Amino acid sequence: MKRTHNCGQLTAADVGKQVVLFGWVQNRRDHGGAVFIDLRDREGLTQVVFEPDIDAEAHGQAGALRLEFCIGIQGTVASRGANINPKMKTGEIEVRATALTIFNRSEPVPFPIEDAVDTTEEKRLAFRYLDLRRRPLQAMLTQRSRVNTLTRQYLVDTGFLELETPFLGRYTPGGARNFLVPSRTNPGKFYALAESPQLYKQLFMVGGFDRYFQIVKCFRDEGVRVDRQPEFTQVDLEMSFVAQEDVFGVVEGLLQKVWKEVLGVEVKTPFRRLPFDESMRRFGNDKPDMRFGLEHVELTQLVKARGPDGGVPMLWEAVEQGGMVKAMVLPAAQALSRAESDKLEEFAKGSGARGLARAKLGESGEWTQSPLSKTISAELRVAINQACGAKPGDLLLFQFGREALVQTVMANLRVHLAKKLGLIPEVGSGGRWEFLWVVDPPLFEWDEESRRWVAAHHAFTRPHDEDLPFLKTEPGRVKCHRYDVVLNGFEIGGGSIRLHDPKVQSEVFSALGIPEAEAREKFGFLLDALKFGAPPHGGIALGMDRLVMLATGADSLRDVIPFPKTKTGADLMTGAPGDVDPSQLEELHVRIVHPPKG
RNA sequence: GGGGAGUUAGUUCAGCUGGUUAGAACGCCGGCCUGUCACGCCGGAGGUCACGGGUUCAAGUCCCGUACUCCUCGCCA
Repeated sequence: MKRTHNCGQLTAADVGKQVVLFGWVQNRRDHGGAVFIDLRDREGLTQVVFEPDIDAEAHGQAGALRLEFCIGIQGTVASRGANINPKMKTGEIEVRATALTIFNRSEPVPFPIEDAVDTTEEKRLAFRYLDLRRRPLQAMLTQRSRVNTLTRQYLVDTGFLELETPFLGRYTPGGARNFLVPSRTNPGKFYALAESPQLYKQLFMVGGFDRYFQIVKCFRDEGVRVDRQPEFTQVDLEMSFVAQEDVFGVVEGLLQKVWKEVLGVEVKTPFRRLPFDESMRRFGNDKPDMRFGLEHVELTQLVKARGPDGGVPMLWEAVEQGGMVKAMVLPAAQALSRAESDKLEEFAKGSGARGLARAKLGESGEWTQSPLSKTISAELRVAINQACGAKPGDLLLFQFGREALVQTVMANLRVHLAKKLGLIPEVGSGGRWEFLWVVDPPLFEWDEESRRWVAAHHAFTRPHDEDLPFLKTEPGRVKCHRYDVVLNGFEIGGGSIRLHDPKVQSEVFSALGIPEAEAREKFGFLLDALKFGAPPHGGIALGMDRLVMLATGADSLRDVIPFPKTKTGADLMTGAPGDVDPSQLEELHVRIVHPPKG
């Protein structure tokens, strides 16, 4: 038997044809004298009928069929006459089977192979090969394949070369934690699995391959999340002789093409550009979801200007200690019940907040239901109302204290409220795709723990030329040519224009307090490379998994990765990571020290 | 690493205030059935109540611990 059609293909136009279909038994309805089978392959479902009058032998065998048997059938396409099933794509026809081959029987499956998930994630992952038979996963992985193909086509057509870089590299400090691989032939030494091809791709530029790309696995030993896996895929690219806008153009063109070909959606370019500072001020993070409002209002200066006279010791203390005060307005139309407000406070605490101060505006702008209302000066209250644009009936939500915490809590609160209040248009029903670039972030961040400036991204990002004088005097003021592309609240890619000038590079190292010798020890090969006529260059890496997750509407990265890992980094199907034989460890010159229990 | 939720038949779940032999549906096994498409009907098998302690005359149920899964914060240049 040779397959002639797939199970999603046959229509009324095929009636009378002799066909051969292969697939799995999705369902059986055995009437004794007539056996109906829904046969499934990755393209769809087709009803197959076995009757003694059609073929006695095939009918005899069909009684033994059970769910998920893998079979092949031969037969004639027939109209279902009055019995058409409008719910099925192939519902007008059926195949009247003249022969049946059972390729393989199936034991009862641990969960039903149906569109709707009705089992635990644990079981799905342990029997991933069965989970993959489900239609939604087949559809999402099919889309993923198309995105891959389109990406390659587009980048090759745009003059990029697809080049490969090593996974086994040298450990370099900073950034994400690496997976380490012991070297058998070099006792006591380790490779690091590449967290990204960052350094290599810059070396491609020095090597003269002025447009490089790669669809590549990256490895990071950090916490696993809904949108993070220990191994994931990037569309990585780098270009020589370019400015930021050139990189934007390539990425916008790519995303535009993918959205059009895969989703049939016209994405407008250029994308909106949002300065990092503005994003933090209005949304509390650098990956804002622009599909709804609920913007933040920063009140730090207002409170600071009035000093202790503002009348609210909690707020004054927050700013006095260098903290931040922010508010969000919940319009009267979206009023929350007391119980809902309390739940909101619980949510805020879940993000690390100590509490969630609230104030409801009365008819003349007075505050009620608020711990702040008792002592606040009328003057500060009016100023805050005005800054927030708050009207009677509106609810103000406050956070104050350490800046990073206020931002995190307020950013989470904004998204949480939007979901709760239904402010986010669902994709598919008039939904929106809000692409944007977040640009001009600071080059350095102040690290409280080590009491020094650290690279906000990496130490090879090019500062803005006009900020170069501040490298020595005010490092916090230096902005850089780094950019993130954001879609509906997810960072889907990030990159930068790199430093190619060794002189500026050494100034950056010195601002970071990294001595020349240490820089040489860690990044010597890159610093050397920059000395031999390195071209100006820059690039970006897109998170392929996130991209596909968003494009397919998947709830989790795990749904667009064929064989994902759990939160603890385990593969429940293979049992990785697993034990190894002591002799293997000996060969690797590695000894295990178990952590103390408890 | 912190916080939260969960774990009962192959699967999804129920199981009250601790009390006789832990139930249902689907699946599985056997039988019947020629127009079903969640086919129907009759019968049957199937349980270390995640694991380990404890309280009690008695624990699926209460307490402590462990494992695993998910959510969330930290972390993720």
